Amino acid sequence: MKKITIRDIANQAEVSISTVSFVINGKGEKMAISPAVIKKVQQVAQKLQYKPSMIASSLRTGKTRSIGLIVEDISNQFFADLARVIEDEARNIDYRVFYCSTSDNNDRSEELVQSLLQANVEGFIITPTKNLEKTITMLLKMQKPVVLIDRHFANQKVSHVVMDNYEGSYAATQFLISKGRRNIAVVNNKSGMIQMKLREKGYADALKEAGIYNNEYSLYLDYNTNEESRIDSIIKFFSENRNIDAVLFLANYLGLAGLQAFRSLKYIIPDDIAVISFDDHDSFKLHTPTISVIAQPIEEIAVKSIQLLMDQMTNLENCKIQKVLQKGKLIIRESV
Amino acid sequence: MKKITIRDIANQAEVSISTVSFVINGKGEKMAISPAVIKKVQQVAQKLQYKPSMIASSLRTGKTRSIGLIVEDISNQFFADLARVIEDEARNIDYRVFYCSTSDNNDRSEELVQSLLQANVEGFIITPTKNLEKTITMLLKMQKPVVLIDRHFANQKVSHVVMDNYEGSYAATQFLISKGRRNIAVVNNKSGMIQMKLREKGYADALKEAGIYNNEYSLYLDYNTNEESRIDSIIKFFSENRNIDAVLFLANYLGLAGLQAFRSLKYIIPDDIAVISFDDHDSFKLHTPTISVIAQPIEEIAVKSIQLLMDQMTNLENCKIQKVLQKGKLIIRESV
DNA sequence: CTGAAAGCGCTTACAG
DNA sequence: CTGAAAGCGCTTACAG
Repeated sequence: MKKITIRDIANQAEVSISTVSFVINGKGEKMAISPAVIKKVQQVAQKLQYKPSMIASSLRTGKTRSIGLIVEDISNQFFADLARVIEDEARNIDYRVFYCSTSDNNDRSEELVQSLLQANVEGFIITPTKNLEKTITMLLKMQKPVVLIDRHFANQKVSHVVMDNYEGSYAATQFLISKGRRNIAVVNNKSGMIQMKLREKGYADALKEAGIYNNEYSLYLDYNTNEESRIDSIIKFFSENRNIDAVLFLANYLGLAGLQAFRSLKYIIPDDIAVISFDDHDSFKLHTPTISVIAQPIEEIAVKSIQLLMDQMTNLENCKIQKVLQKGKLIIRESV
Repeated sequence: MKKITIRDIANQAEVSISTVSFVINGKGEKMAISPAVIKKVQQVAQKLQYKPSMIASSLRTGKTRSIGLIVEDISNQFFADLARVIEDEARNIDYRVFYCSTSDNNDRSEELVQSLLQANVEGFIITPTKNLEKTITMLLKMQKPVVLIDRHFANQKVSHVVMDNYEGSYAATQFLISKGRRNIAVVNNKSGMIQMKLREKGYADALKEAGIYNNEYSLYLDYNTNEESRIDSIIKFFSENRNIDAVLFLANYLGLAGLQAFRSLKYIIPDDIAVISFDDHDSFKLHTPTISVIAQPIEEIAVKSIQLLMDQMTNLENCKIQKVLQKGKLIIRESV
C-alpha cells in the first residue's frame, strides 16, 4: 500500500502539483482556479483517499498545529479532567495536544519543555513546577505562546488562568466560622507555590478578621512522599491538637489522606471535626458523610486557557498579558 | 533566534553536512570518521545548542518515533493510570505517545485512528469500541503494529493484553458464596464487549456450579447515560429484588453508582448486601465500609503491551500474535 | 488561470 | 575517510 501524494493526484487529474495544493488547501477560489478543475482535483483526491502528510507540510511551513500541555500528573483526577476538556477544545480548532506529566519534578519539567520545543509545538499550556520560572522566561524570549494554569509566578509577566484561590479559601473558612467553629486548622503542602500560599492566606485572613487565628493550627506536608506517611503525619498532628474542631485541606490528595487519618482516629465528621477540601473528587461525593469542597471550575479554566493561547498564537506582537481569575465553587455537603 | 541546522554546524566545523549527520546519529565510528572530526562536530553542536529537527528527519526516514494510544476515557482513573505507565515506558525507549479518548463512540474512534495514521504513528495501542473490528483489520492490512488492551475481538488475530476477566469474576463470586451469600446479583453494562461478557460468564459459572444461579439477578445499564440515571436504575432493581444479599459490579463506575444507590436505599454494607466491584478506585478504599475489588494489574498490562508493540515494530513479518492474560487481584476489604 | 522551480532540514547511496 | 547530490512531500513566490 503505497502512500498517495499530491503528485499522484496531479498526474491523475492532469494538472500541476501547485494546482492540487491550492485546491486541497481551499485556496482554489482565491487563486482563481476554474471550478471544473477544482472539482476534478477533489474527485481524484477522494478516489485515491488522499491524506496530506502533516510532516511534509510542517517542514515546509514551520507550523505543526499542535500544542504542548504539561500537567503535574495526568493520573490525578483534576488534571485528567482538565486535559480532557483541553483536548476537545483543541480538536475543535483542529489542533493536536501533546500531554505530559511532571510529577512536580523540575528537571523533568525542563526536559519536557525541551522535548516539546523539539517537536515544534506552537504553544504551551503549563502547570509550572516551583523552579520553572527561568524556563518559562526562556520560552517567552523565544516568542513562544505560553499560558500557565492552576498556578503562576507572582512577578512574571505571562498570561495565566487560575482559580481565585484566595477567595475560595476565604469563603470556605468564613463558612466554617459561621457554623460556629472556632479552632480551625489548615493542611497544606510544602511546595510554596503561589496558589498554595494564596489559599493559605485566604484561610488566615478570614480567621484574623474574626480574631481567632492560631498559627499552631497549620500543618505542612512534604509533597514527595507517599500517602501512608501523609496519613501518619495528619494523625500525629490531630492527636496532638485535640481541640481543633474544623479543618481545611488545601488540595484533594491532602483531603483524601485526611479522611483516612480521621477514620483511624475514629473521629466523627462533622460532630468531632468539620471538613472542607479543595478540588472535588468522586470520593468526596461518596464518602460517609459526603465532604464539602471548593471545586475548581475545570471547564472554564480549560476553555479560557486555550482561548488565551490562541490569541497569542494568532497575534503575538500586540497581545496583552492576561491574568484570568476564575471563581471556585463552594459545594456544601454533609461534612460541615 | 534562528533555528540551528545541520548546515550551520557543517559550516562552523568546516566539514560536510553528511559528516555532521553521521556524527550526530552516532554513526561516526561506523563510517570511519576520524576521532578528531567527531569531537569537533560534537563540540560545535554543543556550542550552538543544536537540536535536530524531528520533522525533517521523519519526512526523510518515514519514522516518527511515536505511538498512538486510544483509550476509552482519559479522565477515568483506570485509563489515566494506564496512560501514565505507558507514557513512562515509551519515554524509556525514546518514543512519544499521542493519547486520545473515544468516549466509547465508534465514529470518534475511527476518526482518531485516521488522525493518528495521518500523524504517521508507528504503532497503536487501542481499547477498541464495539464496532472497531473492521478498522483494526484495516490497520493490520496496512502492516501497522497494533496491540489491543482491556478488551479484544474473539475471532480476530491480533495481539492483545487483557486481564483474565473470567477468572477474576469467577474467583470473586466464589468468595461471595464462601461467605454464605446465596442471592448474588450482577450489574453489567449493555456494551456487549467481550471483556464484559467474560466477567459475566465467570460470575454465572461460579453460581451454576454451586447450583444457585438465577438469571433474574442480572441488571444491564446503558453505557451512554449519566450517573444519575444509572443510580436510579440500580435503586429500582434492588427495591424490586429485596432478597438479593450480594452484588458484583462489573466496572468501577457501575460500583460507584451502586454505592450511591445503596445509600439512598439505606442498605448497610455488608449486613444487608455484600459488595465487590471490578477495578480499584480511591473511593473504594475510602468508602465506609471499604469496598472489596478485583483490581486490574495496570502496571503489568501497560508494560506488556508496550513490549508486544515493540516486538511488532522491530520485526513485523515473523512476529507471532500474542494473547496475554494478566491475572487480576482480588482485594478483600470490609464490604464482604 | 496554471506550471516550473526552489526550498524546508534531514538521511543515505554513491563516488572518490 | 569525506563530500556532492538526490529526495522525503509539501507550499508558495514567480513567471507567463
